[in-house]
Amino acid sequence: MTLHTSQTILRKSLHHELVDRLQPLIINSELKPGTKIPEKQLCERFGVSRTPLREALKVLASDGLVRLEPNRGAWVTQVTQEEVDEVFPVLGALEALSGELACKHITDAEIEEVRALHAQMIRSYESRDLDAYFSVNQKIHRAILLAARNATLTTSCQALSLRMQRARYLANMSEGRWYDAVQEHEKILQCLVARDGPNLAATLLHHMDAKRASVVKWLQSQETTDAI
Amino acid sequence: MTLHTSQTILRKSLHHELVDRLQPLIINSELKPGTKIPEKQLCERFGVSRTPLREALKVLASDGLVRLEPNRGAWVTQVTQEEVDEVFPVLGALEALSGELACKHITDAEIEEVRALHAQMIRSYESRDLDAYFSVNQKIHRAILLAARNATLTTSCQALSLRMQRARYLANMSEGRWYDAVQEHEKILQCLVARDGPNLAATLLHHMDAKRASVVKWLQSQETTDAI
DNA sequence: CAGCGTAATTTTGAATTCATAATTAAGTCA
DNA sequence: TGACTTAATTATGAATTCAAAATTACGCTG
Repeated sequence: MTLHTSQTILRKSLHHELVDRLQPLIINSELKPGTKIPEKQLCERFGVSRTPLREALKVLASDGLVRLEPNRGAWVTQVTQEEVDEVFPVLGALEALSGELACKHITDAEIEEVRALHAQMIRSYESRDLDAYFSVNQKIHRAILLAARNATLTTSCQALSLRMQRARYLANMSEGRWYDAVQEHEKILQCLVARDGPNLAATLLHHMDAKRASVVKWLQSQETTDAI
Repeated sequence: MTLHTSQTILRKSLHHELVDRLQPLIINSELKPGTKIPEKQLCERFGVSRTPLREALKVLASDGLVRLEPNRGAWVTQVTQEEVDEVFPVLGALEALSGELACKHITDAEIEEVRALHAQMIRSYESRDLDAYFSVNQKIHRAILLAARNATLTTSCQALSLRMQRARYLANMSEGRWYDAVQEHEKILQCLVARDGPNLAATLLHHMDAKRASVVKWLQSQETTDAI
């Protein structure tokens, strides 16, 4: 054991590194929702022992990405409709707050950054590049979040966002919904430029609820086929 | 070792049990903010090995109650003014949402429960029993939260609430602030009875901001003396 | 005696080990 | 064959061990 070659990780603390490495695996569904987490396999893959891996799993469980069953191991949580109906309203409230605060603190330079991201997102929309669209979309929401200058808000938002991300990613938007989402983003940008906090908050709230509805719709269409 | 006598805990998973046991120690400042967490000592106290204790510390760290310093151990986080100014607005947004949702879902029986708790809180106020007041106060907020029927909201709220709790607990309210807080609670009850969601949301938001201001004021008064 | 450098000690992080619970496989009998 | 037991295997949870880092204690020098 103890192979310190190539891929093996060693940075700060192993468990923290593992949290950062496992999250993407769960989000992009390399570790499939509802499946058991192959502890041994992941230990070998990352070249670590079970101790730090298990520490990481405890943290991921407290973030809701993993479910621990006593004496039966860890499982990737499923994204259920109930969860979506729960999480999006909370996320909505937090994003609304972030919009409110962002309008108070955002600099002109940061607004320009968002404007550039927005333009890039429009291009992704026009070329129907869903991957790129999602990625830039995330960046816009994150930029607003950062402009709010509230680390706690950022952390809370991102934790919940992560949980929804794989559902959002998997959920192919309908053409109509995609169009609407882009329109909503136009308004978001306008509010930000005008530094109209209450209006931005309301817009983000609506945006989140529309996303929720879209994801739920997709989940229901999948229900007949297979659980994600 | 392995003494399975008396005090030793054995329920579900040790790490989960330890999280539940350590939280109160941190909140009531038995483990003092800014101090190092005595890993060995706690292991002996709970009759467990370091492995599950360290797992628990990782979880507490992700909740912001503990700070991990690589190779230097775990420390109880301090409640700083910056943190208070960050956390209370987030908590406000979440409590506002909980009020909104509670008005939609709360049953008559649950309203009566809150009414009873409220009466009890008034009695604690009148007899200037701060401990009892805080305890019932918590229960009221929790009752509203539960009435919102949103487990994610409950979890998020409680996590942040915990972080502020020890500050709130330590912060002796001024006589004037205490009076105002009771008045705000009167209004909260009224809104709930009337099932006036928007009004309850606004009231809770204000309530949280007033709490924030009160805690900050107290923190500043302590600044000259000693950091908590 | 103050400041510095080194050795001893303690603490930490992570691997390993070990007991126990859960799962799988094998065998029994109707 | 198929349900039911029981034995073998595997996985989990937690204690223990071990190497490395940090802290403390000690002694030396000026």
